[in-house]
Parts: sequence; structure tokens; C-alpha cells
Amino acid sequence: MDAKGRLAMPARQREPLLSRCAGQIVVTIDTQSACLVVYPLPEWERIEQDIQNLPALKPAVKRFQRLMLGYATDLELDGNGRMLLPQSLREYAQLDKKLVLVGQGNKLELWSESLWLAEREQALQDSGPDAELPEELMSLTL
Amino acid sequence: MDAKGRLAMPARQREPLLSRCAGQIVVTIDTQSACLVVYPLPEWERIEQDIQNLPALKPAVKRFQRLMLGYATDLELDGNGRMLLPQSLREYAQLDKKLVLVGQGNKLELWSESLWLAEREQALQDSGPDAELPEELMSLTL
DNA sequence: CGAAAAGTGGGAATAAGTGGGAATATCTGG
DNA sequence: CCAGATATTCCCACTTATTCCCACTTTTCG
Repeated sequence: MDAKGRLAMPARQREPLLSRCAGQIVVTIDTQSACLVVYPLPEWERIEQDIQNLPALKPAVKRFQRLMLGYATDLELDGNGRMLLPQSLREYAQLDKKLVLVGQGNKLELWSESLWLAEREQALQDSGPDAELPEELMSLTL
Repeated sequence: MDAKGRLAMPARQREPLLSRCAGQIVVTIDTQSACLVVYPLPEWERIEQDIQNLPALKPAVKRFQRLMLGYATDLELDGNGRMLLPQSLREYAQLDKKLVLVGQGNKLELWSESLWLAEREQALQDSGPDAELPEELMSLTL
């Protein structure tokens, strides 16, 4: 990220976004971790529907909706394939100069480098050779 | 592996990959060991689905997804049948000049030579004449 | 022993990343 | 309502990295 809060999307992940949705993306927060999530617009529209259809009378659900929908921001990639992140999102994920973009199939996660390194360390512990893995993982055929 | 991080795929494993998926492969990490795994693209797509369908609300599962999907990289063999490994994958598996490619049926494992020798030693101990084998192995018909 | 295939290395063309600056839009105070 | 000041957006130019291609060496098989 440069001094103006612009983030250059690497060409690898950029081309799919440009062809699929003309560079139109939606960024919001991950409520579980201090990172942002980046969706292609069509994918987000589906997710937004699912979130709105949740039972809003449950307080915990309502709070979840406030966060996800409230932080959701439509963005467009500029001529050089960069996106301009709003201040509030930058603050939430504690983004500074060095960022890490992590692919997650249908979406991307955006981390500050320092927080990502800590998260990765924890993940390697949890999934490493000495770890007690959840049942769902044990039955995977890799 | 040469100075640019290029790895020449031996002709034996190259031809199957070229005919099956036009040289399109996916490389990611093995969370249990310091090695990489190489999948033909179609095989990976099945596995990616399986991983995405896991319950992401469990923290240990989410972390596993971050590692497997986050490190997963689409690659294509160049005109000389070589693949160019990204820096992050090289670091994870501590790859240097001398590498070892180990066939595993539907996939290949990629090790640094020194780590492979240590792993092989350990494997021979664990499966040797004095070893306690898990039940699943005892019932194999070899 | 010779020919053909496979493996290796290097270099040039091209694409991607980065930063800066000017023009336009927005906000605030008079 | 207008003018000045500030912030934002858009675009261009430069630097760096990546990719592609060609030529050489080594090995394998007839």
C-alpha cells in the first residue's frame, strides 16, 4: 500500500477480477479475524442476500449484519489495477505499508503483514504434525 | 532448481501432465511436513471443493483453509517443461538447488533433498521391523 | 559411435509495480 | 453565493520484475 492508501492488486488475481466483473469488487471486514475480505461483485450480491435473509430479531444476528453490511464498500480498480481502501477499513485491519493478500477460493483475504505472520504461525501449529485435528479434516482425501 | 527458481520436471512425470491437463498444475503446501504438493489441475479442483465445503466457523478448520488455499498457486509448464515456483512456496519447503520429486499416485510431493533424506530415514524407522503399525495398515493386503 | 531427446543456462522483450503531478471535485468560511 | 483551500481522482512516466525464447551441454538409446 502506498502513501495514498492505494493497493496494487497483483496481476495474478487481477485478471480474473477484470474479466469476471470489470474490476467491480466489494470489501468488508472479517468478523472473526482482524482482516478484510474482498469479493467479486456478483459473489457478494449472493452473500448479501443470504445475510439479509437471516432472522434479524436475534440480537447476535442483528449485530453480525450491522458489521458485515455496514463495512461493505463497493470499489472499482483504477486504470493501473489498484484499489483505494477507505480509512475505516484500513483501521479495522490495522493495515500499514506491507500487506498480504491470501486467496480463499471465491474470495480474497487482506492482512497486514505482521498480523498475517502471527496468524500463519498459529495455523501451522494447529495443522502441523503434532496437532489434534478436527474430525472433518481427518476424513479428507488429499 | 536453477537460480531463477525454475524446476525442470523430469520427462517421466511430465508427459502424463501434458496430456491430462495441458501442463496446468496447482502447487500448495503440505501442512504436516515441510514439503510441497503438486496436483494436476482437475484433481486440485475436486480437492478445493472439499476444502471449501468444510465448516469454516471452527477456528482450526479455518486456519487449515487459510494455509491450503492461501498457498495454492496455479502454474503452467513452460516450453521446456519447467515450472516456476513462487518465492513463498520455496521458502516454506526450504528448497535449494537439489530437490526430490516423490510420486504419490494422484499427486507429487516436492522436497528439498536434505529434508527428504531425513524424512525417509524417519519413515523407514516407523515402518521397519520393530515398528508399531496402525490398525489400518495391519489389514492391508500387499 | 552417432543421432535425438532431455536438461541447463542466459539474455532480451514485455509486462507489472511504483511514484509523482496536474486537473477536477468537494468542503469550509466569509 | 462565491472564493479559497483541501482532498480526491485520474493519468502519465519511470523502474523493476517476469516471461518467453533461443542456444548450448549432457545424457540416453539405437
